[in-house]
Amino acid sequence: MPAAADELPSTGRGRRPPRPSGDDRELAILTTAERLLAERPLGAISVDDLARGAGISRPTFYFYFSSKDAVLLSLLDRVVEEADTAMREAFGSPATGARDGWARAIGAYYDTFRAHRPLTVAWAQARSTSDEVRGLWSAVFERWVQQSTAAIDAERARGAAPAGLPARDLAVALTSMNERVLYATFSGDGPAVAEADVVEVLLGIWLSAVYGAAIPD
Amino acid sequence: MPAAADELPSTGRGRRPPRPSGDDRELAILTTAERLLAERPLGAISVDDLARGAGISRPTFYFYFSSKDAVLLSLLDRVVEEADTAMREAFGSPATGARDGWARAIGAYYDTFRAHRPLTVAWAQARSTSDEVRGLWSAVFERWVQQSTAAIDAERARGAAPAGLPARDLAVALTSMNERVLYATFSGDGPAVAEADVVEVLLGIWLSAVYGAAIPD
DNA sequence: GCAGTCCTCGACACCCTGTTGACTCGTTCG
DNA sequence: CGAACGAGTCAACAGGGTGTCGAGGACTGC
Repeated sequence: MPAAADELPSTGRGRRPPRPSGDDRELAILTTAERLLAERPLGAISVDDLARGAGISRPTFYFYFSSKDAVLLSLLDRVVEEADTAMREAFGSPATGARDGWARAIGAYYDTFRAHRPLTVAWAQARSTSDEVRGLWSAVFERWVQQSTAAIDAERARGAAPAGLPARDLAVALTSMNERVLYATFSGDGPAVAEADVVEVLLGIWLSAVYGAAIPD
Repeated sequence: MPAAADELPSTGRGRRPPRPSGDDRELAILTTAERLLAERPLGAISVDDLARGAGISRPTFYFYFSSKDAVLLSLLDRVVEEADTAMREAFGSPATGARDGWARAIGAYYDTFRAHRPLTVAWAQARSTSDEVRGLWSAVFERWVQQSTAAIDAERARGAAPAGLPARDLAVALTSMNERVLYATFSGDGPAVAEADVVEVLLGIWLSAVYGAAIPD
């Protein structure tokens, strides 16, 4: 439906751009992708679907994006930015207590990806098929692990948490858990934790893993 | 290279079966699949590759299997059986202590899937694209969760573990962690725990999550 | 030596991806 | 003003994958 754009003036009054220009099309592809992703998995969406949804032909699609994956990557860039910001805020702001600090971090992770549920699910799926998607996820994951590792080390340094398993190994395993559990909850396939309880469950496990014998608060 | 089979007598001496029969072909497809899976991901293997590897044409492949996924499923059935057996043994046999019991269970999981590393990796990937593969995994996962839930409840009943999060939620989250961490370790993409340490790390987290304040042994 | 079953594959119909080359249409600049 | 240019567009093509169909070939039992 490319007709709707006709009456929108680009700078002043009056109909002017009978042919919507570059950025519009690119945006149309992006929003089409997001819309379709909410309906069906990435593998069931063809380049043609994306092109038709954006009101252009398939070859024209390739003028804007080099592949279907490139569209996904473009969509994901925004989410990555959000996720990183949320993570930095969660780990950066002063916590009123240990439990509270971890709750904020896990909550940030949960909130960000829940806000982009279909995209998150597609992301996990495309990791199997695209090196770039996989790499992007690894980078996000790695940053999360680093923050967590640092936080665990800090707790140990101030005597709040006992020494035990290497902090990084703990962080990798627990972050993996977050990822997998949240994915199962969001995608709905297979056994999962109820969405209402998932943050509490994850938090409980993080706390017992990090603080071992002495769970504060 | 279908020529090599000619000199193999089927029951007695002398060359007899110039045309290898049904079961041979089916097996050849299966072993070809396993061999190729060790080299490249499932998505990079075509039905034609499988057929050629087994010395037959593509249409003939379809005489034996209805699709590439069906081959994978067939391969996975064996692994599922092994995994279930190992799991039942691990949970069924009397443990000398709490730590020991959980160590055995996690070790069984690890050993089984490590023994079929390429298949395990392919399994996780195919979950995104095939309902049947996904269902098969869900079933395995569910059985593991049920065993774990029962074991946690038993520990709580005998007073060894404190009440806390619902046992099933704990089991789902911790099993998810096992799955994800082991996958990362086996597939080698993204940050992972070193293979030598992975069981110890997972075990440590299970123990602190299940036993909370009082970690036995 | 005929019928039936198992097995095999050439040829086909489709669907999807990514590329090519010609074409349109505003804009810019001599 | 008109030639040249660049952004945008798409029909047509090339190539590779999947799954099916129908015409056989080869043993098996009768």
